[in-house]
Amino acid sequence: MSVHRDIRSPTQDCGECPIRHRAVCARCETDELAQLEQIKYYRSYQAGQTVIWSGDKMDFVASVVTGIATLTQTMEDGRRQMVGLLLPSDFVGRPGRSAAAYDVTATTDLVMCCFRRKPFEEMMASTPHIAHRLLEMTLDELDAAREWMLLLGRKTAREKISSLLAIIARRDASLKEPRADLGAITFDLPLTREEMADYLGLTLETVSRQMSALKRDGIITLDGKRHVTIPSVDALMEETGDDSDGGFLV
Amino acid sequence: MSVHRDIRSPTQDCGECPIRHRAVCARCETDELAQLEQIKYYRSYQAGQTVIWSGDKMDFVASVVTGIATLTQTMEDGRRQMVGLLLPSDFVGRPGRSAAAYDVTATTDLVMCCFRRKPFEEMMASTPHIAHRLLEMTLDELDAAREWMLLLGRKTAREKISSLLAIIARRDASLKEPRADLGAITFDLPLTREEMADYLGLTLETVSRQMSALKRDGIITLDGKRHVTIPSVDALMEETGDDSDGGFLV
DNA sequence: CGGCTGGTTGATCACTCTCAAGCGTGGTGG
DNA sequence: CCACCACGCTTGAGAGTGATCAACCAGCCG
Repeated sequence: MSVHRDIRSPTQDCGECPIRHRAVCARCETDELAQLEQIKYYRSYQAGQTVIWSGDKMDFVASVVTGIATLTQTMEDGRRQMVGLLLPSDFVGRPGRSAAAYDVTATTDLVMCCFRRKPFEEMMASTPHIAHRLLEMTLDELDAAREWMLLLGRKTAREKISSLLAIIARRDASLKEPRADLGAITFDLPLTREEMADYLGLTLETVSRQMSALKRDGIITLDGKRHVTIPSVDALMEETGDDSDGGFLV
Repeated sequence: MSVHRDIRSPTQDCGECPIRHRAVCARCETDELAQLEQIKYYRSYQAGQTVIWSGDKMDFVASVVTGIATLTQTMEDGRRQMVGLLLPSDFVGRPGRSAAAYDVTATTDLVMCCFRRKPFEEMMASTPHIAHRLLEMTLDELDAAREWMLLLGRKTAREKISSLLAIIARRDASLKEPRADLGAITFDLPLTREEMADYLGLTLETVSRQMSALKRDGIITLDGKRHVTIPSVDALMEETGDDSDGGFLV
């Protein structure tokens, strides 16, 4: 295994970028992309590595290109709460803020497309496409955070676990070719039991117990610790406590 | 008591507006304000009145001018979670979305400055000042939501109550003339016990018990049910579980 | 082999919820 | 004027969910 370090990956062409159509740069015209190419650089992290600590100086903002990162808050006595799960195309950092507000950690191997903060802020001021897309993404994140507040405040342990599995399943389904949602869905959990607990506001023991309970009840099948199969998405959704209809808003 | 209705207040001059320097219009130049005046109208609600139900068509966005409103989510079986507390200058609604995502309720008498959605969206496209300010406000709200996630997921009932009191005390102090923070702070709770419970992910009984406990321990003094005095803000902060230093970020 | 990490399971504890009774105030109607 | 009720709130007793403490297991690596 290689040493603990930041790896500068070779710069890639934005045209080839897997998150080209979803990230903060999604709305940019080719000339704007060219400008972004000037100030961008890639950075890689290994699974488990810390990207930045809360309070540290942060002289860049970034998009997650591949892999998964988390945002966590920690109290003085060690209690931890995950407050964000960053997937490919998600944005890290806050324009106008020079220090990180949360711990950012790579939970899988991670590649980020970074922009030096100052030039990025200047570009934001001059190209409305970026600011507009960032607003849209931030509003989406705010909605997701509020959904999560309902989960943290009011759902039972079983509902929390089911909701997390449903979210991962849904996202995984949207990444793979959009086959029928009918049949069984299979995916690998990108989180350890402890990370799941930090996300859900539970202890890892409770997570483990509820996973076992869902397995016992036939809601999920486990192959190893991480490989999950959902025989019936409907049955899983029944366990989340959410409205049956997704209730999608435009 | 007057009947249940929306009251159209007479249009006021933006120059006189109490939230002129903090709301979504804060950055606007006088000509932009003039444009906003064209599409704005005031609306008043009585304490307890519902502004809009989740899922309802929402053909406006708005700023809270005076009073307090809440955003809540409700599960099928009636469990409720507040996901936003809207104070003067806060923004309601989402550009680009035609239906409300949450129930919006006036917890005190409320005046909102509303903008018809379509014209507002057009103005956003043409005047970067508005979009920029909205981005800034949304990022602030996202931070607040994440702070709240820590509270909901990891804090004890006593810490939750203390945190809520601290938040209200801090805000109240910032509204009144900025006197010394040293002495006692006094304010009226704008929320019922039940609303506090919905905010904190607790039951109203637990809220009541913890309020009594804080009173017993001399952290707060109660005069009636709603009028609260904090003899020592430091002592209160000790109870919140938060870092002693506010940990403010720029 | 031994140690380490991640995970499971058991026993017990305690915090918060649930159910229930009761208080005080303000409003309404007889 | 008082009885009555509704509402917001408090307090108590008991129950239950999830936390805590602890033992143990499996896989992996040195």
